[in-house]
Amino acid sequence: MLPNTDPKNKSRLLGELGDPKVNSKATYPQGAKIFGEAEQADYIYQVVKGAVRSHKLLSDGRRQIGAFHLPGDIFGLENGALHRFTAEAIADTTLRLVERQSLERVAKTDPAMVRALLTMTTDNLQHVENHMLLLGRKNSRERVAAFLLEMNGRVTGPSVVALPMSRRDIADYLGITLETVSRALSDFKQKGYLRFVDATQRQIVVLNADGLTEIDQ
Amino acid sequence: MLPNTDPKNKSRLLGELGDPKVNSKATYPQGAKIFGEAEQADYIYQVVKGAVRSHKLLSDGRRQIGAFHLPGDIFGLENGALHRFTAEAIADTTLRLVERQSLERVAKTDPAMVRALLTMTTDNLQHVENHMLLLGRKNSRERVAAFLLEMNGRVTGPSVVALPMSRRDIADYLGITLETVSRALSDFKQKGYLRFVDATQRQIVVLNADGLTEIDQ
DNA sequence: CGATGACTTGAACGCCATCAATCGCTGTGG
DNA sequence: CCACAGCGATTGATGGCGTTCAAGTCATCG
Repeated sequence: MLPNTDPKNKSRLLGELGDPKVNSKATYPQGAKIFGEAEQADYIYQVVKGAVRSHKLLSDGRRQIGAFHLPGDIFGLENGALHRFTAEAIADTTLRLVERQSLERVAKTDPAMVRALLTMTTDNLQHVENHMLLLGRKNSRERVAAFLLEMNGRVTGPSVVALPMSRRDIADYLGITLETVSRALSDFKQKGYLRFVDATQRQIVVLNADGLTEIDQ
Repeated sequence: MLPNTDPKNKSRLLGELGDPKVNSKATYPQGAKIFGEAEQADYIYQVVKGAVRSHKLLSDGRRQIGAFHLPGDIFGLENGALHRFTAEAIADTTLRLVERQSLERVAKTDPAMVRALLTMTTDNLQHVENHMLLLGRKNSRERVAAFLLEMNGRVTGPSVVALPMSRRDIADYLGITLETVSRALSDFKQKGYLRFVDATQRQIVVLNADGLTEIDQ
């Protein structure tokens, strides 16, 4: 469901742009800004290590996170010249950078490249469309259950969901408050659907995915 | 803000596929289904006359409308084989149909066509990204104000917004109830921001767009 | 005319937000 | 080593915004 989880897309893009000259790596400490909304989109990015959040802000500070980007994910891909989100490192993060120009150059002569861009954009679109349904019509328990199931397929070690982001980040992704996220998680724990591994409460063992799926609808 | 409002895209697509053989028209009475979620995407569509809504459903009937499609708009464009929304005619509607196959055929040899598809997909993406912020973080007044401003640029005669859709449709687009939509509109009317033209309350004169913009943030 | 459907308006409820206190872990400095 | 500040998370209490339920208006259409 999340953007760019299909390995085909990743290898496609990296294959096309495998030339080390156009690639470089950069590291960002926890909390660092990678790019800002409406800034020039000079690069696109792939997460090597760590995690990234993309968000939009209202003038009074209300925040909506549009996506979390985990290792392997590509983000910051714009068709226009400007970024439409602000991207920040959730944890200490290593990114691979690709110059937008070089991408454009390849795309000009290689229709397969444009195809690859279209596929990635469509994957993003699909994720956001599903998220719209969650934000518009699901209640708080359904939102948190959906989030756990989404993450369960992505940041799982041996049946453990290791969340890199805070409760506030989760809340701003789900369009609720951090307290409501916390209450929902406590509720699921009490129902035996999950278990916390560590004291920071960011490692979660999903004991009953079917139960969560049922709650999510 | 809405998908495919840029005239460039429309003419692009229609130019590429201007051959009458691959085009045909169809009319749909008010309320008719055009295609369903997860059905085969055999055609893409352009609104000639009327209006269309695209929505997703939860199992218990809760509905989220993702977009309204007005004359000139293209919709039903999928990269995969299946539609991701259900599309229905809001009013009596005439559509231009283009076979997906023929689109694919052109796209295979014409990189500009793939480019055009990418642009359209990006436009869609941009719209739903903004809508995510509305659904996740705006209150009811802000949502309705944003809706009026969005429609103000699209279905306006001489400063009159003629809404083809019901309060329920608006509500399901904005992630609130029809009563809340109605209360917000009454509120704006009482504040002197707008005026109803007819008795059905679907023709709205925006008297103070700045006031609405302020409410929307 | 009576029935139907869209819309508005009122009243009460409930879910989630807000405000606040507490817990536990981490790290820092005396 | 311990005290304590600081941060993230949980939990409790209260309130408010939007939902739900309901009644009433108005236009349309048989």
